Amino acid sequence: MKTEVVIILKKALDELNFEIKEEEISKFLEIPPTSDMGDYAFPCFFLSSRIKKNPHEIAVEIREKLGNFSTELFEDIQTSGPYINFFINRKELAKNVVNQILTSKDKFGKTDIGKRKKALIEHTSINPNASPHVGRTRNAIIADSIVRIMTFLNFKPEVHYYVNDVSKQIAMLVLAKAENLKFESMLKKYIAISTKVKNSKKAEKQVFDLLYEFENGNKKVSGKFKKITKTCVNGQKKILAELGIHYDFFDYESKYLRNYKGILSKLEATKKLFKDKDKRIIFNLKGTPIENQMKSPVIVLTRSDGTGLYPLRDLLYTIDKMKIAEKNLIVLGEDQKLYFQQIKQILNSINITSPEVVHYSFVLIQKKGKSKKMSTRKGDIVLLKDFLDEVIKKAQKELDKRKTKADAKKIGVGAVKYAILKNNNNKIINFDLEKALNFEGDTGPYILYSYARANSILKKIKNPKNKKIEMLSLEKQELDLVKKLSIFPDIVLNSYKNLNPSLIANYSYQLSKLFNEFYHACPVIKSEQKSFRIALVQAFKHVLGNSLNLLGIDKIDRM
RNA sequence: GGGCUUGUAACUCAGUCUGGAUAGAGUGCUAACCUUCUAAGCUAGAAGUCGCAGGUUCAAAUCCUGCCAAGCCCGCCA
Repeated sequence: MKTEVVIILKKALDELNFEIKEEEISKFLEIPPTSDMGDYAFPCFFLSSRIKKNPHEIAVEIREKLGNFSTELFEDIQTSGPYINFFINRKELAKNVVNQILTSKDKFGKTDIGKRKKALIEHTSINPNASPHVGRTRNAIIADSIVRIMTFLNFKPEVHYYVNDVSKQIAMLVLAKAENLKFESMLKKYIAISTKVKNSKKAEKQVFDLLYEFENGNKKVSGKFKKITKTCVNGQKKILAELGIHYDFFDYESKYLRNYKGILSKLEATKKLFKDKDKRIIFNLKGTPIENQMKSPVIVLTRSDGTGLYPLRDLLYTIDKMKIAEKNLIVLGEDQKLYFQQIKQILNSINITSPEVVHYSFVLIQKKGKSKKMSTRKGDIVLLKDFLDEVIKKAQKELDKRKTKADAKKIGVGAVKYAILKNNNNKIINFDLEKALNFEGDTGPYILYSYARANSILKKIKNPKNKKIEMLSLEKQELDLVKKLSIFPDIVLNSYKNLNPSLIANYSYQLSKLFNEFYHACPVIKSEQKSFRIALVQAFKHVLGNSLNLLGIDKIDRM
């Protein structure tokens, strides 16, 4: 429809001797704030500087040149101040949009951007030392949605989870003899031991000794590291699986232990590697674009006892990842922004490209009226498991109240995911359990409820596959819903380009809201234009269903 | 001290990339609406120095500069 508007505008503007390209016209065309102002608007401000006339006069002149228009395409073309407002044939538009959706169904919005290219996405990668808290889960939820969006756009994603099994954190748990503990008990142990290590030089020395033994092949020590890691990874895997988040590969950091020679000699060749007085190996980042972000522009790669630090192994891991797929993605917390840039610069110095990175901000917790960062070490956290249990309990309570039977778990998980996904990635989330348990308004349950409503209407219809769509009139609520449905493909594309699922989350809410308004204003079953309204409800169900799929939220037919 | 991010209604956010018509939602608050396709809903109302100050522009929440506040990061954690 937009094309037609551009074409007739181009013709009129040519006649008035404005030299302007079609692409430019298309760029200037905007969608008016409300539909009673039309469906497209062309602002004439910018033309007034060219011919020194006020924009309103220009708008009137252009409108005259547009003359009589095809009533098949347009209902009306009006001027309003400096704007020319195009009212397209809305009934035709509505029929077209609905037909298109009912034809493509769950493929509506799909485009072949991925071209079946292999993509590698590394995400979650939580320290294997405890049950994940809500903050850490933000990574997994965002990333999982991105994976779904990329799959929808014909990428072939492969999901990797990097297990930091060579860490001081695990060493501390080894010191605390945690190897036979259950996953649920790990957190308490971890908090206790990290407090101890923090306050004791001797304990800290023991921790580093354990790392040294692990790195130098002590089988007994490495066995303990592996046992603790296994317990934790399995526990984390399980809870994330509850959210419907799965991984194709678990890559272990320990794989890269003692394999430092190759990378170090490559870095040596850049002449940026040096040893400091404590014999630590350090990479000099002076001269890189990020040098002014550090007090001293370096990154330390080994301890003085010769054991490797995390960045050294991360370099090896990243190099491996880059070999696997053409498209590479990593999802990291905002605290890793500089760190990731450092890795990127080191790799750049040996001509290796790095993954695209998605950063997200922290989830803060309310404590004594203040927002605080969640800290596993200090125990200031809301565990995902606890939160999930609460939410599911609440969902069940609501279901009992209504005496309906539905999947409380799906409602709960959907609520959690939506609460995370609706926020822009780099916005800090202030996590408030009470508010997170509210199921009214801009929430996951509201969206699921709208979906269930649509389904409930369709279930009552005997013959929903009436091919002929008849329409007598088009209510405002129907028009608004149709227009929102029609932009779904753009939303998906934008969400992919910005690697930002919140665009789809917000769209889902707005779409649901418009559906609920339609629901109240326009009865379907008793309507004289039943066929159109049924088709519209079906179209809504497809598009909202697609959105929910991309967010990783399970649909439910009843609630 | 430096870098990045954020600052929009009492609270939580959308809109900022790509400048345009009266700045939008939700929660909470005030009033209505369930013998009618699900009231986890709908309608109406009150509520805003778009952090502050300059600048660019016919036009700034949106672009530029400076400042303020919060969060994160800046040498042997990962």
